[in-house]
Amino acid sequence: MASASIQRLSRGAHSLPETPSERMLDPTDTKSKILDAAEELFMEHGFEATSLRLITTSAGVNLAAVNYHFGSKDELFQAVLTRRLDPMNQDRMQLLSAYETAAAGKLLTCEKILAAMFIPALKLARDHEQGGKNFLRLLGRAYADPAPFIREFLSSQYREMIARFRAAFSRALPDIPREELSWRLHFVMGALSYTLAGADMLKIISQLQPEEATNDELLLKRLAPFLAAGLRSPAAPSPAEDDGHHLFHEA
Amino acid sequence: MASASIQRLSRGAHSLPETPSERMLDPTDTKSKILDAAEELFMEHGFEATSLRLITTSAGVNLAAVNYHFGSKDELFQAVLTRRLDPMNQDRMQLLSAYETAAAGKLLTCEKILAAMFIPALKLARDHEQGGKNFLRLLGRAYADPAPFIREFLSSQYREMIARFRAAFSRALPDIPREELSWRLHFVMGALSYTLAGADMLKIISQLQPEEATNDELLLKRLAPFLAAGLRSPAAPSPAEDDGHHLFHEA
DNA sequence: GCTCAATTCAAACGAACGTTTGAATTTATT
DNA sequence: AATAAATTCAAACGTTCGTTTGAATTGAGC
Repeated sequence: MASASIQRLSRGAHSLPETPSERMLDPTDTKSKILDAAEELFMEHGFEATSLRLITTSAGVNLAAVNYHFGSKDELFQAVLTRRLDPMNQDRMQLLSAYETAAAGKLLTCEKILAAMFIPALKLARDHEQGGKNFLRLLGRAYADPAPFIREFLSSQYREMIARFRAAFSRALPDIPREELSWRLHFVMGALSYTLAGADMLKIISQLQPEEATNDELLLKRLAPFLAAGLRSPAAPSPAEDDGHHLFHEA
Repeated sequence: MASASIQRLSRGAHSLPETPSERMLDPTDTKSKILDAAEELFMEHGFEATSLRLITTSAGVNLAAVNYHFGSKDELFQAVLTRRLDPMNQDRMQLLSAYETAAAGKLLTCEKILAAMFIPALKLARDHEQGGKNFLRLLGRAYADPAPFIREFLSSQYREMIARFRAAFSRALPDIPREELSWRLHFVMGALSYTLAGADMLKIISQLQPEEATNDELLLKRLAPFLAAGLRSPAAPSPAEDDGHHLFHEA
């Protein structure tokens, strides 16, 4: 373990900090070919079930290239996630700030704040003809993955964005207690990620035509009002003054 | 492959149909010990990352017992799911029927229908001191798993229950078009499964005290009103008469 | 054209995987 | 007690895994 880590530092280019303009956007270099193939295959089979041999064969590169450029399979997975997730969350925060300054002091509506969360996700699904939707499915799957390195990575990636949006919702919904709002934000994230990730389950439930079931824009346009109504609903009584049987009394 | 399948039929007890009262409830036999250990370990590490050696060692049985009693790792996973999922969905449908007959022809509220979905899940989380909550996390993880045999299994397990509840919501919300209701039912399932499965993400988002973040009953009592408000919200305009930019115009 | 670092390559490493086998053992039936 | 079926067991099967190695190849900078 330790010796492997020492060895790793003495070889390979995966830990060198790159300037943003260096070679990030060349889709023909080895690193990008690996990332593209890994994104598709991780999405299709999951992290554990996708072997480096499958990835490197699909990418047309040598097996050892993954460990050379990324260090390990774990670090490759993080690189796949961060390549799109980091810009998406940056976009979300910038869009929220733009809405706030455009409102000129007035309060934002829930729909507007939700739009700031959804539009960058939509852009991701639309822009990259092949990779975008794959990535959202991969992301939804990563949410439910118990591997510690995945959980810690997602936590660090989301912390700042979540804090910004919680503050925005808190201003938009001053009558909802802090704690209740935390729950509802969790529900929003759950419905969004599940919706973006689980196209298969959707077919089971809705029996919609395939071309409709895979239209992400239409999907989010129905999800946003649904969630906004939930966010605006009157706050439940606090746990202290609740006898615990208002809703869930047994039949 | 083919020979392995033939061999499997000639050996082992995993394919024999058992009468319900035979030995299903003996927690000390090999089959139950394997199921209990597998449930906990699949929940903790996921399907692919959990080895049969870890399961059998944890259960205190021989490695070959899994293939003898269940046939394969895949079939063991399905047995782990069906052991609790099938009774839970049966409970949901029975509870919904009980509410409907108790209503004596009157329409059920959304909250009542949601309660029929949530209470059996809550019972699962409460009754089995160690296994219940583990199982719900495992289930949430299975929702996002791309493995075909898992998707087909879940689809068959849920089809009947989903159809019953869609019909119930359709009666409770006569003004919501069929298609819109299918979307909303999908959102409900998403928020519920994500919420029950993703306690870790919840901690990231809400910064709640741990004892509150893991209180499933309190959680669902906040989720139900949130979802009911979304379900009752006015239906969005149909896609045909929507220019596609009411909500998602770029800033 | 030489040098040296960066990268690619074929090959192999040890470990862990799901599964199978045939004998040993337990359990049930006569 | 004898027989047959069901179950458990240690051991091994062949395969695949992530990773490492050291040599071959490439490509700038001098």
